[in-house]
Amino acid sequence: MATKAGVTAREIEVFDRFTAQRGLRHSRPRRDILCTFLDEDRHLTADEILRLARRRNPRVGVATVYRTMKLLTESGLCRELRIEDGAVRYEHLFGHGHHDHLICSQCGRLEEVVDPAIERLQDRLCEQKGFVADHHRLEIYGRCRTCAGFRKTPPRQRSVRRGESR
Amino acid sequence: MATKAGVTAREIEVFDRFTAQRGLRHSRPRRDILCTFLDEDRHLTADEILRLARRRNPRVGVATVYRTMKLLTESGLCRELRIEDGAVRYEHLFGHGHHDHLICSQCGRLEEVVDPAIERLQDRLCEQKGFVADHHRLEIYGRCRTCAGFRKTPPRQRSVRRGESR
DNA sequence: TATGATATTGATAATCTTTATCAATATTCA
DNA sequence: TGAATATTGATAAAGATTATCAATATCATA
Repeated sequence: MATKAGVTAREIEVFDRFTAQRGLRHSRPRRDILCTFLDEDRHLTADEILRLARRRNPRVGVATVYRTMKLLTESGLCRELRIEDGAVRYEHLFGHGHHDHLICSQCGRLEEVVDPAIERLQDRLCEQKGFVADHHRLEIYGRCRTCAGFRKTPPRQRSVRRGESR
Repeated sequence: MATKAGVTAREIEVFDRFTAQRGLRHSRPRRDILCTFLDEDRHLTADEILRLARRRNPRVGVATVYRTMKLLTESGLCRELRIEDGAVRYEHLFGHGHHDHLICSQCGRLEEVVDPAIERLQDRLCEQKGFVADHHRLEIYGRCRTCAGFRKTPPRQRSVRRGESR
């Protein structure tokens, strides 16, 4: 999954370098949001990040969440994920190579996967088409091992419908 | 590309069967929106469809565009496309098998591609992971043949930023 | 063809997400 | 410390999509 909780020292270092380079200052809200994001494995929405960040610091505002997540994206620590349900989620990038996603339509779980053979074929495809690839996104929708199995109690239901976060 | 302009008879037939099955009625606005969508090759946003539909019938409203596009999606004639810029676009599905996309970040052009070998490897990957795939989306971002080449005049610039349609 | 039941529409309000504004505050450096 | 200015949070604003609802159009039936 995403970055392990607690192992955030190097991410913070990366972010510090990024801010220094841009002449940005250190601020409490920014740090709170960063740590909230780093401590959580799941792919969170802006609203989820806001709620969690407010547990650390109730004064954090929405705008700062969006501002900070934009900075994190620019610093290469995270990436926006737009899946079929229309929700935008933020995903950890540091310490991860590129990866694709298996998305369970039933429980909403996202599994990160990489298949070098697929990557190679994609490169070949682009070559054939004269297309200079920069990056790509592959999402496979279906049912995860758990949900697909014949279990009596499916894992925690999580709607993947739009507006579910509220 | 998408469906050729004019070749819409069978799509209309498909939609008629769909509406009949659901006990829906025929209406002028619905037909105008359907034809607008079918006649256009590009991947249009709801707003673009609205504008074009109003050329045929100035009384068409926004809500009806969204309602109709939802019906078209359910009938299998189109699919929502969410690319990185955040815009939602509608794409033709009828007469198309599944396909992936090469998206030019410079001119905004979308090329539809299929690579059976990639599809096979994806199936294999899912098998390995115990994932029961239903469908998938692959988008490769970069520069198309034209934009990547050393041409003096790049093709019609089309911003791919959010809110560009307005 | 007239008619009644009801599907459909368009205008508009409402909702949700994200961004812009701006005065107040916090940070940094000399 | 104090001045310069980056940052913040509240809130307004913007954009996209959906819900509401009275007016209208469609269609089966008489």
